[in-house]
This record gives sequence, C-alpha cells and structure tokens, in this order.
Amino acid sequence: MATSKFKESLLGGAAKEENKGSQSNGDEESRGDDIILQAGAGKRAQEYDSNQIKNLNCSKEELTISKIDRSPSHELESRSSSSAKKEQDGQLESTKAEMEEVMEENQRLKTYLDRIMKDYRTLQTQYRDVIQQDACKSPSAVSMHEDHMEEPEFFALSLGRTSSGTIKEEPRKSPINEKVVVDKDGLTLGLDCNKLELPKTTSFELSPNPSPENSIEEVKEDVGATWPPNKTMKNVRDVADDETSMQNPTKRARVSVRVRCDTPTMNDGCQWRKYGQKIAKGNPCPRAYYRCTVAPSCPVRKQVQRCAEDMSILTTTYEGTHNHPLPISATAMASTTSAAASMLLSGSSTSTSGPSSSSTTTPSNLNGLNFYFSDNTRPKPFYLPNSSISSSPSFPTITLDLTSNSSSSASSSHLSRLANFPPRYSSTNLNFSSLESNTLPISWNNSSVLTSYGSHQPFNKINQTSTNSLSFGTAQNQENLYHSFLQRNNNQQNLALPDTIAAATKAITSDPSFQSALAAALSSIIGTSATNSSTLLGNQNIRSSSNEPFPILSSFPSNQNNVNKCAPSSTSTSTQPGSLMFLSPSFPFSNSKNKSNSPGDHNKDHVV
DNA sequence: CGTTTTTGACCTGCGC
DNA sequence: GCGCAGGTCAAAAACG
Repeated sequence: MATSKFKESLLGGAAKEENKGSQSNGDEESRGDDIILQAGAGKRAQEYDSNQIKNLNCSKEELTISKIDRSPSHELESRSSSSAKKEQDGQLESTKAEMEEVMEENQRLKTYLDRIMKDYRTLQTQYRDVIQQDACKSPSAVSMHEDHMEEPEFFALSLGRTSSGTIKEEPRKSPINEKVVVDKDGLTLGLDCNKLELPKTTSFELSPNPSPENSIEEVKEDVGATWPPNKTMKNVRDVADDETSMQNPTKRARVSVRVRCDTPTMNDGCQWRKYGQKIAKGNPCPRAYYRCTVAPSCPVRKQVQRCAEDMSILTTTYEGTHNHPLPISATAMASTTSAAASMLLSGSSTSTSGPSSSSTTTPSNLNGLNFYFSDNTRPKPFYLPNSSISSSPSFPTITLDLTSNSSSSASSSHLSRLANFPPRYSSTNLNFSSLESNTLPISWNNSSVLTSYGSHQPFNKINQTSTNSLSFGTAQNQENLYHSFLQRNNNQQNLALPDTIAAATKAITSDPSFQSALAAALSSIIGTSATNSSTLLGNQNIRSSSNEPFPILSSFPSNQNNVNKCAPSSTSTSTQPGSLMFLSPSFPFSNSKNKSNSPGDHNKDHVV
C-alpha cells in the first residue's frame, strides 16, 4: 500500500507535500529493502561488519531520498534560484561519493571473504597433503584415503557406521541417500543460501538414520535399528545395521567420557530414560543404563558409572547414533566425539595391516595428528581401572578423559593417579592434554559453559600404555578439528561448492559447531587467551539459545517432564543425525535425586 | 494420570 | 554345557 502510494505520487507528478509523504514511504520501502538485505546477509555478516552494513543502509536511504528529492526539484527548476542548482549538484556529488564508498566497502568485504576462502583452501590442501602422505605410508589405507581425496566432503562423522571401502557405496544403497541424489539433480549447487540449508543426510553419509525432515515412516523403520541385541530386536533389525555389522562386526564404536561430577548423572543436553542398573564386576558403584528419549526410536544408549577409585569421576559411555535433531549447544562436542570415534574406526581399519599378535602401536599421521592405532581386531571396551570382566562386547571404545583441569592446576596429581592404574582393556584415548591454549570448543567440566569455557583443560590421556592412543597436538589438533568441522559443513551443505561466497557465509553462520571449532582453531592460531574463546563461545551459546529447541543453559535437568514437549526442531542447522553423541557444552549436572537402590546398593557411597 | 525410576528376571555372549 | 558377567525387559513403585 505504501509502495503504491509512492508510485502514484511519482507518476502523477504530485505536489511537494505529497512528495514529502512519498518520501517517507520511500524511506519505508528502503527500510524494507534493508531488512531483506540484512536478512540475506546472514548473522555472521552482521556480526563482523555490522558497521559497514549500517553504512550501506544509510547510504541507500540517502540515495533513495535524493532520488525522490530530485524530481520535485526539477519542477522547481524553472523558478529556482542558482543556489538551488548548486545545492542539487552538491547533493549529486555527495551521492556519488556515497556510492563510491559503498562500492569500496563492497570491495573490502569481497577481499575479506576471498581471504577467508583462501585460508580455507590452504587448510584443505594441507589436509589433502597429509592424507596423501599417510596413504603412501600405509598401503592398506589407500583406498579409504582415495575416497577422501576424491570427495573430501564425505568425511566420516558417524560412529559405528564407518567401514573402509564402503564409505561411498553404502549411502547410495540407502533409499534416503537416493533421495538426496535426486534432490541434487534438481538443484544447482552454489550460491543460493537456501539450498545450502538442505538438511539431507548427505552430511552424514555413513549414517542411514534419517533426519527428522524425512518422513516419520523412515523414523519408524529405524526403530529396528535400536541397540538392544536381544533376539526379537535382532529379527527386525535395520538392514543398514546388519550391513554395518556384517561389513565390520567389530566397528561399533563407543565414546567414553570421564568427567568430574558430583551429581549422579551429568547432563549432556539430551534426554535420557533409565532402563536398567547393574553392579559391574570390579566396581562397587552400579552402572546405570540409559536410552535416549528425545525421539522414541532413537537407538542411542549410554552407560553411567562412577569410578571406583575416585567417586567424583563419572564415566559416561555413549553408543549409537541419534536420529533426531539435537540442541545446537550439543553439536560442537558431538562433532568432536564423532570425529574422534571416526578416527578411531578408520584408524583401526587402516592399521590392521600390522601383525595381529603384536600389541605395539602403529603410529600414523592423519591430518596433522599423531595417531596410535593398534591392531585391535577384537577391541574391548574401556572399563574402570580395577574392573575385570571376562566377556568383551565387540565395541571399540574411545575415551575422553576430562577429569583434569589445566596443566597448571592440581590436575597433575590426578593425572598421575590415573596413570597408576591403566585400564586393563584396550581403549582409545584422546589426549588433548597438550593443548597449550586450551581452546577446545567445549568445556566438559562440571561447570557452566558460560563461565568455564576454556578455563579447564578438557582432555587428558588416561594412560599411555593403552593400545589405542590418539595423541592430539596443540594447534594442529585444533586445526584438525577445524578441518573436521569444515568438512562437516560441506557435507551439511549438500556438497555445495566450497568456494562460493554463499557457501562460506553459510558455513560460518549455520553451524555453531563450526563456530566453536573455528573459535578454537582461531584462538589457537592467533594465540588468544582461553578467556577470549570462552567469551566468544559463550556468546555464541547465548545467541543460539533463542532458536534452540532445547534449553542450553546450565539448568537442564535430565529428568524433567517436558522431555516430549521439547519437540525436536526441524531446523536443519541443528540436525546432526549422523553424529554419535551430542554433548552439551554446558555440562550442567542434574538429577539431584538419588534414589537408586539396586541390589547390593552402593549408590549411597557415591552420592555427595 | 502420565512419565520415570527401580529392580528382579531374563537373554546373550564368552570362556572354560 | 555350564557358569559368569554384561545388558535388557517389563512390572511395580515412585514421582510430579
């Protein structure tokens, strides 16, 4: 309506008063355009150069005004004085100057973006080089790495789904992925940001689990892929699951997380329902079994058990793949754990060329990391130090020990204490302890993320004698994470061309995981203090909280009743169906209740 | 009253 | 085949 008025006034050679009104309408229109521009610009653009955009807006407004002003001034021209002419000329000049400024700004932004993309490509090239080198060293790994070389976008982030040689093929068998292909055919990959948001499962090629954007039927189909290995469930088990187990029976990885936690359970951002409790041999503390209840068909389980040696340490073991969206806050660590587990799986798969009887580790260098894979043809899960078991589920387990603080803190004593009792069973440990700047995107400690980000040393190696040991370096580690997230972002964007502006913008804006990783990487590279990254990441969480399907701040009880009210959002950016686990960066440990009274109840012992 | 937790029973896999 | 241990089920209890 305002627009039509505006047009009328322009076309009809309206009076000055009307033009005044039109001016305001024009302003409105201009503002409308500005809003669209801003919306299209994306969050990140607003953040890193909001001033410039504001300038742009101002210029545009002024331009509009000057445009409108000119027509009435032409009418006045016949009876105007020379001063009016000069005024007009001056206005024209200023407008031109403004335009030039805007163009300059535009150029600057382009340059900035080019620089970012250049960096991105450099990192990608480095990644490829590393892969190539590794492929040369390990002939058995060639096929897998070739896959990566050809399509680095297919970066495995799904646990338990990885198997060398099937990385590319497996997804194509899946009807879901066929769908993706169809979609891709109908799309032009590239500049359109909207297209980049396609939430298809391409991003997690190895995970046949559908995203919630897919039909409910698909979710229902996936019910069969649940974890319980009992007979009935086995009979209806998902084909993909069978495929996975057939292709790689020993490659259903778990991620074990050890944190200091005084509460009975830690809140990791997901909703869990306890379905069992057992006293595991060798540990007086009962082991609790939980399953994810965010989605009824979610196959993800977790086990929670306290460390017998140190009751303050809680070991949470995750297994399975979420088939539903999860909180943004949980995506960062999910990616980390997924990547770690993926590394474990791929590492195991590529290093089995060594003598199987040997327990020696096989160091490899993948993506700038020092990996120590052993032949682990029959990997056993990680158990608490003094436990002893006879049966061994065939799950390779990767352990993230987050029980220690920064290297300068009193963690050393704890670390040495841990070192005194290495696990009996082989596990894979991620050692982030050498991080100098401590910039992993997540604080896994028992503190609020907003205050503790980066203030704790997030990972520490449990022991050095374990056969699978991933030794993460300092900045390189974070660069690796950065790469992982870059890769994942590419995946999420449905293999969008990485060198498009839109892709870059989208990559930055759409994925908080990426933001976290980027923050970590940048803070490492630049050498900023941990507090900086803390602030950044904290802000990120605050920002994203408004769009979150779940609360992400500290108080997030796992047993709250609104579990199902927190309907999974359909936002594609928060959908991480392929990741193994999504751990909230803000590990608020909830569930202060402690009523568990299993037979031989030892719970009372470990409750503070 | 719906949801979650508890807990004894049951199932499965492995070693002997 | 048996025993053991891990893992899961499902009815009952507890909770909000």
